[in-house]
Amino acid sequence: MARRPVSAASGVDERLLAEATRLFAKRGFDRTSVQDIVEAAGVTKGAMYHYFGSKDDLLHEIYGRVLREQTARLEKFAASEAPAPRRLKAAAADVVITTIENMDDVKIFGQSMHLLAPGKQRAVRAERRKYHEQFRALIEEGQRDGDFRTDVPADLVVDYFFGSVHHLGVWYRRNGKLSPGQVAEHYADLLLTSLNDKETAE
Amino acid sequence: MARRPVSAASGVDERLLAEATRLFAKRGFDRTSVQDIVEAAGVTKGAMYHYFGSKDDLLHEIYGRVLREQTARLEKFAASEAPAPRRLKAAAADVVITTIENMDDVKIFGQSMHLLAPGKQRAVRAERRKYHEQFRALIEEGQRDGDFRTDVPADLVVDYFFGSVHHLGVWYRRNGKLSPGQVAEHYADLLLTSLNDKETAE
Amino acid sequence: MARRPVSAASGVDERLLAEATRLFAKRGFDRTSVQDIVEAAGVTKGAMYHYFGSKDDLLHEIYGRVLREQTARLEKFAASEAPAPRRLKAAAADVVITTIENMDDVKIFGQSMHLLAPGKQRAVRAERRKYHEQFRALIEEGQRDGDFRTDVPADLVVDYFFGSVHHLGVWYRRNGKLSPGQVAEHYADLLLTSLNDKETAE
Amino acid sequence: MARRPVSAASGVDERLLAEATRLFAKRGFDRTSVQDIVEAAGVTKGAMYHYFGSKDDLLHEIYGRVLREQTARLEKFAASEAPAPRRLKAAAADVVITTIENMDDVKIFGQSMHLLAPGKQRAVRAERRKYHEQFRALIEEGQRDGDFRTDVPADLVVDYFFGSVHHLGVWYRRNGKLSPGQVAEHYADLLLTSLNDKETAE
DNA sequence: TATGAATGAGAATTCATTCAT
DNA sequence: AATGAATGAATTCTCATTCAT
Repeated sequence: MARRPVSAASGVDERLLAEATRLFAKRGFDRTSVQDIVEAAGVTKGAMYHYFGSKDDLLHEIYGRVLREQTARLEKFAASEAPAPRRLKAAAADVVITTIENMDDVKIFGQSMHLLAPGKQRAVRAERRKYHEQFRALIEEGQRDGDFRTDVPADLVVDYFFGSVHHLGVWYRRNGKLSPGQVAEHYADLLLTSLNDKETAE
Repeated sequence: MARRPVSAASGVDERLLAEATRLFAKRGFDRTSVQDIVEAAGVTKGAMYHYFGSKDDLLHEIYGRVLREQTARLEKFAASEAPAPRRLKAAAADVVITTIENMDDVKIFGQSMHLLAPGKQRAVRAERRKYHEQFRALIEEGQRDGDFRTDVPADLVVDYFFGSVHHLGVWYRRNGKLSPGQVAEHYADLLLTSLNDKETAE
Repeated sequence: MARRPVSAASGVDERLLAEATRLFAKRGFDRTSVQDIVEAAGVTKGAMYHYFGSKDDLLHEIYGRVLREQTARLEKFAASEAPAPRRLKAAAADVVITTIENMDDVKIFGQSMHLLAPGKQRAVRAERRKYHEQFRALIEEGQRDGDFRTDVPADLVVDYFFGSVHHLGVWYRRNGKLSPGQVAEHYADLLLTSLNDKETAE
Repeated sequence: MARRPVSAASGVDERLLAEATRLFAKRGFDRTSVQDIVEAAGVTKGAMYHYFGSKDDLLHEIYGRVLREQTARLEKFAASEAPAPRRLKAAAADVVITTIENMDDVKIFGQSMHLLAPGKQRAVRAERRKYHEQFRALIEEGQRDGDFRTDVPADLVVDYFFGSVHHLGVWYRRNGKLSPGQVAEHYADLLLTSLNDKETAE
């Protein structure tokens, strides 16, 4: 029932995905009608149902892309030779930057994931969990190396940090006084500092 | 046009608000019909429209309550005699606990605020900004006193922390391995630690 | 079921009638809610239902007033001593002026009479017929006296003229270039001229 | 937003328009529900909203047709070679006949135009003004030629006459004693006579 | 690959009226 | 004489999806 894009190059599906992303972020999933999307993409409803099995499919596909890309980026940072704290900081800063650069995707995550059909929701959650686990592994590595405090659970820290990151969509304004790079630096710094060993610190 | 409950004791409006909160959190605002709400509350649609001008009004009223309560709590903590870091930590831990205890409200905030009519959305945002500012004032006080680092903007820290707090609704499970108190302690600790002055610390 | 105003002096019923007239003319009967009327009059719904049995009653009462007044005026003109053409012309001019002065009533007649309950509609029609008949009698008198042509049925002329009069509500603007008196003079003149005997005229 | 019938031949839109006309004339616009219309036309509500953007659109389209047809007819009469009075009389008689033959349309005009959305109302008024202006031009031509009196403004005469014409919907009964042709002859005659030059006449 | 007509279920909201007080 | 809470039926309109072409 859920047909997949036949080819990534056909253009029509790309346009549909792009417009859907924009509209979902702007008005919310339920407030965006299939009609709105196809009009914005300049195609007909029939065409959309040719490429995507349903409106839900569209949302699911948007999530899929974002997660695939994020995971790929994180893997690059995690694989470097540097010590854990340095790798973690770089990865954290990077995730902030990419989040800001793909704000629409992030907004959709926060506002619409709960609207996905249960099955697809589970799939997305599982994917995201894998992503979080890679991040957690970095923290745990730092804890084992004695670089990070151990009195706070690594996965709680991950949730703590990603909460902040997702929240960027709520407060960050492109034309505000902080550049994406500055926010990334502050966020990564706050994360690293909060992992400082207290014994050492005092 | 938007009629308000005349008295908090009439019962019908209370019941409507309670059921609406529960359902909005569970299914999302757009997926919850007025029919669902009135059925759950055991009243007729007409009665609902007697007390609330619209479905939006219901959501707005829910936000209003939460914000009024949160602001009241924060004021208590901010007013104590203790030094800023202690007051901040207590307030931070408290906000985590109350967030967990009122998870439905918090979920609704994250998922549905963008669905409010623009005017009401502005009103809620303004109210929340006032709340954030009280929090920021505490951090700035600590910075002035030399207790906190000053190389990170206080309002960025506030957004960083409240991002984490709102995210609780996404990951925290009541029957998980961490009690609300433990999460609160960790969160407040991470916040305070991340504000440690580096010069002093290293 | 249909309670009548207890007293014409109580004030509340007067206010209700006045506001209802204004609103019915402005938005139409069906688009004006009982709520709108009572709010404009500064009373509650209960009060309105105390004085008037229904929304229909309100409309019916408005018609009643207009017709009573119009009939009274016409009787005065018809009863004078002057020859029929002069009396007709005076009556015609007067009906134009009063129509302009009570534009709201006239608009309501044109737009909402068909919305009355059938029984009440019949009653109003009967009343209006009586009014038209007085007018027709004037014309017939002129025809018998040899002042008016006889090759056109008097009642057709009455309908012809009152069509024009009711239409004033559609086109006449108070601040236009013609004063009510000028319009009245033209209308009465057109009526009288159109009744000129052709044989004599040519 | 307001989709228009793609083709006049599809049938469904024709049927909707015909039934809507019949029902609006009989019960009034506000008292006719979309449900009533689609049931009478034997289609579903969805189908109706496929062809017409709203109930208002339906009404607007009805007006559009009538005006287009009327204008076309008038142009034919105005273009003939005869002297102005003869052309005016023919046009006036024709408008009476077509009005009687399309009584439903005319009733709707009188009773429901004020219910149209302001924008559409303006559009219809503008169209009708153009129609009136053609009529007025005929009268002015007769005035210039010395065939008609000049002491009464031509546009007042137009409103005077069309008031009578619209009023036909209120009083004319098909099975009454006057045929449409007879009424048309009387009306046109009254109009022409009322334009007679008094000097000449007396 | 694409169209666009058609469906049918459900959405929020309005409203005249009643009635206990 | 007046209130205001409550009803319940009706109303317009939206929308994801299907299907013959």
